Amino acid sequence: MSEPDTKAKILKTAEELFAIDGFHHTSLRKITTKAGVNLAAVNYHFGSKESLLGAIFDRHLGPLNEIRIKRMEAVAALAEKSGERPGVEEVLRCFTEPTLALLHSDASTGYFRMLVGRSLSDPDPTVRQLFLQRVRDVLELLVDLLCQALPHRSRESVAWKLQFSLGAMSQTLTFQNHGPILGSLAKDKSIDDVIEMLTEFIVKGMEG
Amino acid sequence: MSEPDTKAKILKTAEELFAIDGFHHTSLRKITTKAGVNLAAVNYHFGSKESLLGAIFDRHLGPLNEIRIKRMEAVAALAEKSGERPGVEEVLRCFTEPTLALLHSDASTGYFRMLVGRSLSDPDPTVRQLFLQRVRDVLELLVDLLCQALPHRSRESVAWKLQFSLGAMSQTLTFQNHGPILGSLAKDKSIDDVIEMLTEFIVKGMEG
DNA sequence: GCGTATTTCAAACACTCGTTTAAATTATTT
DNA sequence: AAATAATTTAAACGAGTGTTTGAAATACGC
Repeated sequence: MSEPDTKAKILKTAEELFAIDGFHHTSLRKITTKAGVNLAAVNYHFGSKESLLGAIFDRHLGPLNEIRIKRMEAVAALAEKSGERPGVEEVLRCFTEPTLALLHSDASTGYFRMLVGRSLSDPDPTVRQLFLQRVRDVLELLVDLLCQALPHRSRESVAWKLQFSLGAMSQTLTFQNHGPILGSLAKDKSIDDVIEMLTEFIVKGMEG
Repeated sequence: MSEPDTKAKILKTAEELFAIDGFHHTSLRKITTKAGVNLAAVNYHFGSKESLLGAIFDRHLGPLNEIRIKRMEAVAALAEKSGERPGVEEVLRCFTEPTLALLHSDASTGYFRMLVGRSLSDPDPTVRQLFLQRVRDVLELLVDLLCQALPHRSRESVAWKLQFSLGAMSQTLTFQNHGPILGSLAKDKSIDDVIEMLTEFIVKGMEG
C-alpha cells in the first residue's frame, strides 16, 4: 500500500463530513478530496456511498451494542434471581451510559455521536433504515426490560415513550452540530452533563 | 387566471411532498408535475424553492403562534395577579394544545404536522433556520414562563430540557411518516392520544 | 526479476437539479 | 377594440451528483 490505508482515511473523513453536513449534503468528491484519495476509491473499496455509511455504522455500533446487550442481560438476570423488578433508571442507563464510555474512549468518536443523532431523524428513509437495522435488536430488548420495570404500563405505551426518548436523544447527540435550538442558551455544558440531564429527563418521563 | 390559482395548488402540493419525502428529496419537477402546473411557475410565484418552503411555514405558523402567545400571556397575567407561580403543565400545554386544535381545524394540516416534525431536526441548516426563525420568539417566551414555573432551576437547565422536549415532539409529529422506530409496536393510536402521552412525558421530564 | 494481482488514477457517462430565458398566451385596463 | 400587464409555456443552461471504465502504477508471491 502506498499511504497509511486509503480505506481507513475514507472511513475517518466520511464519518466527520457525514456528521457535520449530513449524508446527502456530502458528496463523494468532498470526501475524497479532503481525504487526499482518488474519487473512484470509495466505489472500489466500499461499493457505493450507502455501503460506506453502513461501514461507518458497523465500526462503532458493533462494540457499542455488545456492551449494551451484556449490561441489559445482567440486569435481567439479577432481576430474575432476586425476584424483584428491575428499576427504570437502571434499565435506561444500560442504554445511555455505554454511549458516554464510547465518547471517552476515543476523541474522534465525537463525530460519530453527531452522526447517530442525525441518523435517528434523517428525512431520508434509506439513511434511517441503514441505522435502525443495526440497533433494532437492542431496542426490542430495551422495550422488554422496560415492560418488566413498568408492569402496569402497556407495551405500546412503553414503546411510544421510548420513541419520545430517542427523539430527545437525537437532539442531544447533535449538540454542537445543529447547535441548541435556543441560541444563546444552554451552551456551556459538557456533553457529559447534557447526557446526564437527558437521562434524568427520560427516566422521569418513563416513570411518570 | 386560468385554473383555480396556480399559486395555491403549488403550496398545497409542495406541503404534502415536503412532508412525506423531505425538502431536499422533493424536486420542483415532482411538485409541478403533481400539481399540474408548469415547472417555471414556482420561481415565478415564489422566487425560489426556499421561499416556497418559507411561504408554507408562514401560512400555518402565523396563526398558530398567535394563539400560543395569547395563551401564554394569559397564563403569565393570571400568575402575576394571583401572586402564585404558573404550573409546568399549564405552561407546556399553551404550546402543545394549539397544535391539536390546528390539526382538527383542517384535515390537510396533517401534512404540515409532519413537515414541522421534519424541520425540527433536518440535517440541512437552511431548512432548520427557515423554520426556527419563525418560532424563536414563542420558544423564548416559553422558556421565560417555564423558568417562572421552576424557580429553583437554572435557565440553561430549563432550555436544555425544552430542547429534549422538542426532540421528542419531532419524533411524534413525524408519526406515520417516519413510522415508529419500533416496527410493529405503537401503531394503533390516534395522533390525539400520542400527543397526550407526549405532553405527560415532557411535563414529568421538566418537573423531575 | 518476472508475472500476477491489487490498487490508483484521470476521464467520461448518464442523470438530476434549481433557475433563467424569451416567446406565446391569457387577463385587465383604457 | 386596442394596448398594456400578468401569467404560462417549452426549452435550454450550467453546475453537481454517484458510478463506471480502462489504462497506469504499485505491491506481492515465486
